[in-house]
Amino acid sequence: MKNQPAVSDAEAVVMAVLWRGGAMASEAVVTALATERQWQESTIKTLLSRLLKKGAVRARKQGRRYLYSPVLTREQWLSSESEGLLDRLFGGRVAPFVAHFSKHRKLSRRDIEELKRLIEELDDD
Amino acid sequence: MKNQPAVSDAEAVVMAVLWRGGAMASEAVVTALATERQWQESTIKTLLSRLLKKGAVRARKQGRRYLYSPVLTREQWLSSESEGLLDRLFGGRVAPFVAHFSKHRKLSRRDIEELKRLIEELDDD
DNA sequence: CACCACCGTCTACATATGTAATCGTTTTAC
DNA sequence: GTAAAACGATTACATATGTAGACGGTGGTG
Repeated sequence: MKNQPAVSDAEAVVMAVLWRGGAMASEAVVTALATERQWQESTIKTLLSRLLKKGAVRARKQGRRYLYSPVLTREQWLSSESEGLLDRLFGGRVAPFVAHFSKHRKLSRRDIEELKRLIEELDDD
Repeated sequence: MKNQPAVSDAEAVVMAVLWRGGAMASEAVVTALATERQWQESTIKTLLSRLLKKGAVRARKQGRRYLYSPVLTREQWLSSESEGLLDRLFGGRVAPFVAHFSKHRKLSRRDIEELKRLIEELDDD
């Protein structure tokens, strides 16, 4: 069994809809994406099929159609993508990643505040 | 002009050699990668060509051959990859990314120490 | 019951990528 | 000087991806 189903960018857009809305028919996905993407129905159907084949979503027959629901969770996806990047670029560690942003002054005031709070909480353990 | 040359995974391996070694002939790249990859010379030549076409490296003729050197810097690459991920997954912000790791207890003791130090330094500004 | 709308499936096609063999030209070694 | 070696350039080919049209079956409507 493949560890993580390797969801592509376009596929992730579809996953996002399912993560938000839970089980739904392809038509509902199409509707949900109508505004933010210029995709044809056909495109979305293809993406759903590919996600199904990859095992990232599941399809339960409901009458004449299918209800698609996510198998891969958003958290799992966030983890595999994030860890993948850290492994490839920063030796798998978080601190060097943050240090990179710090060095280039890409940390907003808000980021810094939130990071400070995070660290404090962790210290309390 | 394309903003960032979109370097692929395999291409990034070649870039890494150039970032370490500076300008070098393709043969030197092949030698450098001999241990860590099972790539044929031909493969490495192809990757160098593609990097050249993308503008990520430059080739200066030195006698009968070329010396390849990086145009895209490692820092630029780290930035575009990292920011790309943050944009796609975490609303472009660093703190939520770190929070994700924190939530899943993926921050090592060492990460936490380094993050703490980073934040302290930033506070001194 | 005939026909159309709807739905999933199949096919399509361009580009990117991973991986490599082959070609053509220029050197170099004998 | 002729053959072999070395190089970059060209061609190859499978898979993944983005994007979509065509096809086929089935259930609803008149």
